[in-house]
Amino acid sequence: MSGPPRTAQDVIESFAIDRASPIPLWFQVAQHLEQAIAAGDLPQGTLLDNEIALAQRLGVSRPTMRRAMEQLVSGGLVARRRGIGTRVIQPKVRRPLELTSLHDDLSAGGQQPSTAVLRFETVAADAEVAARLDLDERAPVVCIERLRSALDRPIAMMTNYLPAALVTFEAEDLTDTGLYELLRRSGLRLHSAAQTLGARTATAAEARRLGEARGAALLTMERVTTDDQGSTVEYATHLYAASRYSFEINLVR
Amino acid sequence: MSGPPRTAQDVIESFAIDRASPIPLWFQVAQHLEQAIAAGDLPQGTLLDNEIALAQRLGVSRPTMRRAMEQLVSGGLVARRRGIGTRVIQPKVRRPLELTSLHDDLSAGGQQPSTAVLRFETVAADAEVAARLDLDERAPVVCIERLRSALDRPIAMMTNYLPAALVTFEAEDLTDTGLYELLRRSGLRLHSAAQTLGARTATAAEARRLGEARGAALLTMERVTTDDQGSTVEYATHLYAASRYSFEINLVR
DNA sequence: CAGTGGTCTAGACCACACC
DNA sequence: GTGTGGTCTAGACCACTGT
Repeated sequence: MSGPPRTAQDVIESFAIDRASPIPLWFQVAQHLEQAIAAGDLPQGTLLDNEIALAQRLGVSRPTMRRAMEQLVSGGLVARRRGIGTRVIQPKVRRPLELTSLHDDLSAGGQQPSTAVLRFETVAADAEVAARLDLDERAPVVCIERLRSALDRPIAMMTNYLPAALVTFEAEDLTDTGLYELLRRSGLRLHSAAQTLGARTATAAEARRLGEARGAALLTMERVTTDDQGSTVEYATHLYAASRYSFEINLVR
Repeated sequence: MSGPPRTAQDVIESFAIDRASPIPLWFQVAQHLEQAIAAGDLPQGTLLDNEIALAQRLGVSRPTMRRAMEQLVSGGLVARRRGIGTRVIQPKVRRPLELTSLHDDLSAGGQQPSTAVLRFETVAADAEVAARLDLDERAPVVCIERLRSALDRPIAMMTNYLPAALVTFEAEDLTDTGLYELLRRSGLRLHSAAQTLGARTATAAEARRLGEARGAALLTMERVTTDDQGSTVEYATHLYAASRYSFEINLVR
C-alpha cells in the first residue's frame, strides 16, 4: 500500500505551513521535518537542498528556514557542514528527555505507575529546606512524601518540598498525575534542574518499605528545580530500588 | 578600592566588541554580559534596557543583540517577559556542565586526579560493543581500562571502547589528560551522550580494587557518546565508589 | 571557480503588559 | 495609549569545501 517513492523535494513541498497559526513558522517547519525524518520519508543520509532553495520551496525567508534547521541540529537529526550541505543522520531512538519526572518516565515505558501519597502538609521550612528553596526560614512550604510503585511493586520513596504558594493542587491529584505535570498545568515553565545522583546501601527500614533485601544498593537523588524566571520551585530527595530502576539521561552539547 | 557605583548603562557601554575577531558578535556580547553578571557589575534584579537601546549602545543590530540575549536566557542568567523587560536573575553557582568527563569534574573541584592506564589495546569488536558503537562485528576498536584516583585513593574503574580510527593518542597521554579532552583536541565536536546511571553492591574483587568494604554500594554508569555528525564515538561502562563520588547533573529546559 | 552554511544588517508587524 | 519582547523579511558579505 505504500505509494511511489517520493523525492526529498516532494516530501518537503507537501508540508502544510499555517501562517495564521500562533505557532512560529520556524517551529512548524522544524516539526514537519522532524516528523518526515522519523517516518522515514527523509531517510538517513539524504542530502537536503540548501537553505535558500528550501526557504523558497516553503515560502519562508532564509532566517526562518535557518531557525528550523538549528532546531534539527540541536536535536541531532541533521548534520550541517559549510561548503557541503545538510545531511539527515541516524534517527536514533534517543529519548528526548530533559526535564521529566519519574512518573513521566514510567508512563512512557508502559510500566503503569501507581502512587501512594504518604504525607501532604504545609509546614514551616527548616534551615536546610529554606536554603535550598531560597526562602526565609519558617516560610510555609508543602512537604510531600510519596511511594511510587510499578507493576504493583514499590520502586521509589520520594520526598518533595515546594513553596506553599505554588501548590494549587491537592493530595488526590498526585495519585494519577506526576508532580511536574501538575506544576506545568498551573502555568509554571520549568527551566533547569540541578541533580546529584549517588548510591548507598539500604537501612533496614528502607529495605522493608521498598521490598528489597537488607543492605541492597539504593540510588539516591537530590534535586533543585528552577523555573524560567529564576525562582526555585522544588527541592526533592528521592530513593530508588537500584535493582529495578536506573536513570537514563541525555546530555546535549 | 572599589570605584564609584556604575549604572547598568555604563557597564554595558564599556564592553569592547571586536568586529575583526572571528568570534561572532553575538557571542562576544553574551560573554561580556555573562562576565558582568558573574562579577556583580549587573546585580541580581537589575532591569536592563530594551533590546533596541542595548543594540544601539553596543553598535550592533537588534537581531545580533537578541541572539546574545537568547544565550543568557538559556543559561538562566536573565528572565525576559514581553511587555516588561529583561531582568538579571540569581547568578547561582550552577555548574554549566554539559559534556564533561570525570577528569574534568575532578580537576574543576581541585581534587588533583591521577590515572593509571591498566589496558590500552586494539581488539576486534564483539557483538555488544559493535552494536553500541554502530560498527560491524570484528571491526577494530580500542579498549581502554583506567583506574582513576583522587587524593591518592581509587575512586573509579573505567572501561571505554572507541572506534580505532578515532584514537590518535597513546596510552601515556591518558595519565595527564581526560579522554574527552583528547578527543576534542583531535578536532572532534561532541554533541550528545546517552547515559544510564544505576547502582549495585560491589563484588569482592571490585571492592578490593576500589578500596571499599565488601558489599559497599557502587554507582554504575553506561554511556554512548555521539559527535555532531551523528557518528558514535565512544561506549563506556564505569564503576564509582559511591561513598566518595556522586554525579552532579544540570538538566536544562 | 561555484556552492554551501555562518553571520550580520535594517527594517517591519504583532502580542502582550502596564498605565 | 506606550513600551516591551517575539517573529519575520529581504538582502548582504564572509569562510569554508570541493572541482
